[in-house]
Amino acid sequence: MEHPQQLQPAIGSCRNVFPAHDYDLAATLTSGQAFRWKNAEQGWEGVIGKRWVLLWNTHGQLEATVAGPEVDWHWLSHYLQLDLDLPAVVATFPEEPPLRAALEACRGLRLLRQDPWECLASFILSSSKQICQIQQIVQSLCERFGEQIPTPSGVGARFAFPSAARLAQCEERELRECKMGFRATYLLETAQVLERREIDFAALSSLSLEEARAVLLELPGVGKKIADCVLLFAFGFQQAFPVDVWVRKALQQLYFSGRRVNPRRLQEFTEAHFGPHAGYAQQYLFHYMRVVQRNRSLEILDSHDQTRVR
DNA sequence: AACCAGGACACAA
DNA sequence: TTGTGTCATGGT
Repeated sequence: MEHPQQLQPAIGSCRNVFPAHDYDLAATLTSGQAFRWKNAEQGWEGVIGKRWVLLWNTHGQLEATVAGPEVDWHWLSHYLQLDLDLPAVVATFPEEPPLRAALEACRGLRLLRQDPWECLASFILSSSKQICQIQQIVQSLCERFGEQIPTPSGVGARFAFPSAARLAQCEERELRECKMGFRATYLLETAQVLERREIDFAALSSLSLEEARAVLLELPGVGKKIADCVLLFAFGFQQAFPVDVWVRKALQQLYFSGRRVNPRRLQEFTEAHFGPHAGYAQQYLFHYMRVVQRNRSLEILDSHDQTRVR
């Protein structure tokens, strides 16, 4: 068992507390927006930029431990978007049962503000992959090509997400060894485009949503869905509304009585219906669908157990 | 053992 | 414009 002393921050590490109401770390970190968080014994362990981070919830607060000394914690409150007024966001949502059900089921789910390159690269790897597989690919990519970062004693080696410059030097074969399959060419070419500075990646936030999306769509392996993920999760475009298979299912089921709807009509609907923070609504619908499905499969397992016991 | 996964793309018709 | 096959790999 754990010795009580091991629950204290290790030597050289640093800890801080943040007030945070309605902030559900588990929902936020498992909702398919970031892929580097693991549920450890003491909390959620991950990497933000070049920092190892441990996070956990404690009654209305949020606590963090990092590896080295830290005075300015702005990078963390920015990543977690601690200053966001969630009730104000929710207040802009339409008052209708399906969305309210999703909000109720996912109370405290938040959007993160991630590093643009890591977010872009991760979602290029996400296409037609399950979330747990994306996590594995990203981890493998970081371990092979990422810079090692400081960790507290006893934690083991951790690595930053590899830079575009580093990945641009890779052979396609090396990337495929991370099990990313056909996505390797997309990732490699996109890394090379950014490395050659053929698009102004950093300036996207000063553009309109449509302009910024058009720039991202130039990148190989980036279509509308992945572009919207990056715009929402990294650049903070609150109206970006990524539609993947889950969200499409949710929309069709909840708003179109189960009929299949083409992407253009779907986009027209979401733009008109969900308001200025549509992307937030999208994340609630996405997570809601997955939670419901998870519960269903648990019920099935449970019923099997009971029949076996009898 | 089929079927599907936070898709994009080239190519038909 | 809308539909279909392909890409690679692993989970359910």
